[in-house]
Amino acid sequence: MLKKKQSIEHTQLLVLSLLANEDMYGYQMIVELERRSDHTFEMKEGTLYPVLHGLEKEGYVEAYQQTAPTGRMRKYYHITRKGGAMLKTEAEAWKSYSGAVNAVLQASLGEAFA
Amino acid sequence: MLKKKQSIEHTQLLVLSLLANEDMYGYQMIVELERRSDHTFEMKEGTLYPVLHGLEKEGYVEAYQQTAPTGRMRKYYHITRKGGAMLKTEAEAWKSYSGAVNAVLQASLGEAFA
DNA sequence: TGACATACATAGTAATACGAGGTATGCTAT
DNA sequence: ATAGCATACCTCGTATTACTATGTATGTCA
Repeated sequence: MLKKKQSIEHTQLLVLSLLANEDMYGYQMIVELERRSDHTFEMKEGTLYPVLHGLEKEGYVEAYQQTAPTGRMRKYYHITRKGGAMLKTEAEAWKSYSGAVNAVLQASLGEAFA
Repeated sequence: MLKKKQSIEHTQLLVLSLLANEDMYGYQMIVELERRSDHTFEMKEGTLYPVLHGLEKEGYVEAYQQTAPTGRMRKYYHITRKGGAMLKTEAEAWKSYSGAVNAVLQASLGEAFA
């Protein structure tokens, strides 16, 4: 529906933004996303892992294995320079998109839509 | 990814909001949506018409034919009471959803995300 | 009279996310 | 000790959503 086909991929945007400041592993992202969104998002593993593999394949993130203090293996993801640029683009697209939705709602619902 | 499966259907939300104040016909919605969103949205006919038919089937809108001053037939859509309730619900869901995305982006991008 | 905007519609396809299931390890309470 | 739970990874099939492409038809204007 957008001019550019699917420039808004919410899962990608959210995942990349999570990795903006620190490397994370999959399970951590799910927990962290739920926390930061005040329990609005409950990303499913069936959604996250294919997206992570896709991002890695496209060069937006890099993965490395690391053993946790608990002894368990974890697969950490690190955002690349290319991924950082992508994040910036996607964040702009989101601002544009959400702004447009709000403009339409505002026009229709007026005051009722605060 | 949301708690409730797919409660955010953007096209439905936008279409219902367009009909909140006045009856409209399909083509008009496409033009009007583009105008109100400052050219961000270009809804395609292949997207809109199936959605309209679905909304009608579910009782959220009612359709009636009317001949335009130009002599052409137009199919107008009118939002029902049920559709109004749905719109309210969807608008709330959108606010929750977009707020959560912004919260996540804010947490990650900080000042950079204005 | 030919091009363009208007106005409806559907079939096939691509993308996205989810549900369901599978494997395996470490911790904790009984 | 062991059963249950949280942690931690993964894939396959499916449902949903929206797009592309296409088709039909009418009114207007150069």
